[in-house]
Amino acid sequence: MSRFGGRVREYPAVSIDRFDRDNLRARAYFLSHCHKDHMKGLRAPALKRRLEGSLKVKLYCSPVTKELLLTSRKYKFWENHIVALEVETPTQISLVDETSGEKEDIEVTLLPAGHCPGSVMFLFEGENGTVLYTGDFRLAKGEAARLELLHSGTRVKDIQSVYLDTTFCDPKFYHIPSREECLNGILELVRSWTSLTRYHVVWLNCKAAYGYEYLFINLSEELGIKVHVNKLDMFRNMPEILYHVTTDRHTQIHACRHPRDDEYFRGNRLPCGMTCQNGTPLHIISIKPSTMWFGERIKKTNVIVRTGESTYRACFSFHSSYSEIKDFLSYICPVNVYPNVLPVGRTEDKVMEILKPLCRSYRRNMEPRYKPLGTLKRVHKRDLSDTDEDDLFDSELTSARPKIPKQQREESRPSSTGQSENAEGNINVMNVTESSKAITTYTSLTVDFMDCEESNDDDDDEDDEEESEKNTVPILSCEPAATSTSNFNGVTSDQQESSADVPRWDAFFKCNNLEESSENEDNFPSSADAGGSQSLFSDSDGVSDSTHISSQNSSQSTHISEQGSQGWDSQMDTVLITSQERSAFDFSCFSKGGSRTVVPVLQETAKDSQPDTSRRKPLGQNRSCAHDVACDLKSKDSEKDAEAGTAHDQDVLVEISDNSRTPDLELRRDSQSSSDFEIPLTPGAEVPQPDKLHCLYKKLAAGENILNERKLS
DNA sequence: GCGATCAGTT
DNA sequence: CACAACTGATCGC
Repeated sequence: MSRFGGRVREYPAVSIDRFDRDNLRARAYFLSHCHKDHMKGLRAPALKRRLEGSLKVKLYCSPVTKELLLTSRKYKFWENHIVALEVETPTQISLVDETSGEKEDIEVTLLPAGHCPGSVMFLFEGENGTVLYTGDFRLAKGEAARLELLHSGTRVKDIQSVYLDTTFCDPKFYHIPSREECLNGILELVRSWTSLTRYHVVWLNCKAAYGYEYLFINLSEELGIKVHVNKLDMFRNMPEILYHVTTDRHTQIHACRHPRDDEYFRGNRLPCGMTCQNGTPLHIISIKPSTMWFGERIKKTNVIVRTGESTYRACFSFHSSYSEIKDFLSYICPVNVYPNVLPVGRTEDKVMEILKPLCRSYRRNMEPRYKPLGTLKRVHKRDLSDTDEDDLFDSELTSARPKIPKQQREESRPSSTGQSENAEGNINVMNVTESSKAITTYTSLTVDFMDCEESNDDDDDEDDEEESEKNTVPILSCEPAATSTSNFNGVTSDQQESSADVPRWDAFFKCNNLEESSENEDNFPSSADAGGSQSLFSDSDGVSDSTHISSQNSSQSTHISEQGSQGWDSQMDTVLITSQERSAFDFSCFSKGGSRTVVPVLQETAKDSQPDTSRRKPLGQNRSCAHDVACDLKSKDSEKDAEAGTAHDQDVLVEISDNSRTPDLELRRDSQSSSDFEIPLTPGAEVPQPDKLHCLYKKLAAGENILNERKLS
């Protein structure tokens, strides 16, 4: 919860995300996003009175935030005082004191924050230096590098102070599964359930807050099922959301709410009142998005936890994890940093102890040969068909890539998008260098690459950055997410797909002849401070420690923390296996000590990803292996699922051959794996041919440079 | 009666 | 072990 007082030291004439007390005298207001704890005082009579007596006082925010705010009539009085600023468009603002006439100019730039629809960070530039107020944010590792306007030329701007969202700035929140992982985990669970019969419905037990929209969009796009919500008028001008939500209760996915919805649910009733359809009772499961985090040494990410017979928790976070925060801050490397939030149980001093070392003054002292991070992170550009970047997060940055000149981005920008429509993606495998560190953060495919180069991980900041210069790996480009026109800079919908017939680097590297391999999606810690070792093919993540989730306790606080040794291993009576885990399963069956698994990417586009039980690919030993393990693990409380056809992975694994309605989990597994990125080709770029790729891999394996003649700029 | 604040719930 | 909202009680204007 933000404890930021509203003002930054450098520019006290503006108030940000606080509108009470001293802030009543601000010359201008800024709202980073529409969550109540950032709107304190915004509808207070005192401020309302002030507006009435002034033509000059303005509230600056993103277009989406403006839209959301004005949808509520309680904020209507702001109507003539709100100025929507386009994201990533520097704007000059004159701060005039209405009584003295005193004036100060400041330039402000909104940067996408990835927290909720419309959420932004504010970058202020003026006489007192450059200041970044992050608001609440979630940016994956490496995403700061993609924020064009955080840079000047090829370097990060000289930033005096960062006012930082430190919600999870505590080592115990070291790792939070990526958005993609979480999304995919939820998707597969929902898919498996809803595809059983039309009477199998899912209730997404979401809080009343913005931020879940990209989940809704993703589910709707992938499954072709709109999400029932209580209200949608706030999205009336955001077609990319509006299309995926509905007020028609006759749908299989619900995110509606009711004051006593838990009670309803216990009575097999949805919050909207639905309990049966056509006389047939509904089979309802609830999925409660919750933040799950993992300690430093944990690599496995179980994004779904079964907490009861028909209740699940799914990993979902609006905020950056500890390692993401550190990555972000160390990239920015400001002179000063000020935490906006004190994580529970932590003192400001403690938080500062963590943050200070990432700031410049400290680094200067400690590292005489300091090199600007901006430069270090710079990458040899892309000849790669790095598609369009513009999605950059307007919502969700999907891939970590150092900043790339805008010009180029424009060139490669698809003419129209709509994050939502991008169903046809391809993975472009290119020969290009990329920061290995950045890659780590993302999905399976990237992780595969990562394995190869970071087999001896111990990555600390420096190493990482240097490696990023020398490592040459295939790179994935990413799909445009929110479009520039979409006006929706907080949401994204990634769908993915990959082309299956290119040789896979991981496969090549490992000389692994697996017919079926599974992709490893773990986003294991790889941050600058990981300090830990992620060995490439470590044994550390055997089946047992990553595959099982305790569920017998339906305690409400089901968060999984894995810092200690009391990890999963001790919780064998588990229930659910997530898609990622399935991969681990598969792999561990025939690859001793391998933590990275390789899965042939299934050709499955988002478009054809409708539940389809007829599609099934050969599973080979993979399957029986998974089957065995699954049998062993079969949970005691899964009878219902068995009867229902099951939403539980192990059940599905067990029953897969005899239940025609059972969603094809193997298929889905692949689908997930392959769908972490959806990447349209950059115009003009070519996907390397298999033989060429093979050749590249060979060189890579030999440590040769594959950057060919292209300029690295 | 409204709003601010706090504690407790979800 | 969170977050963000909501509820209800209390207090003050």
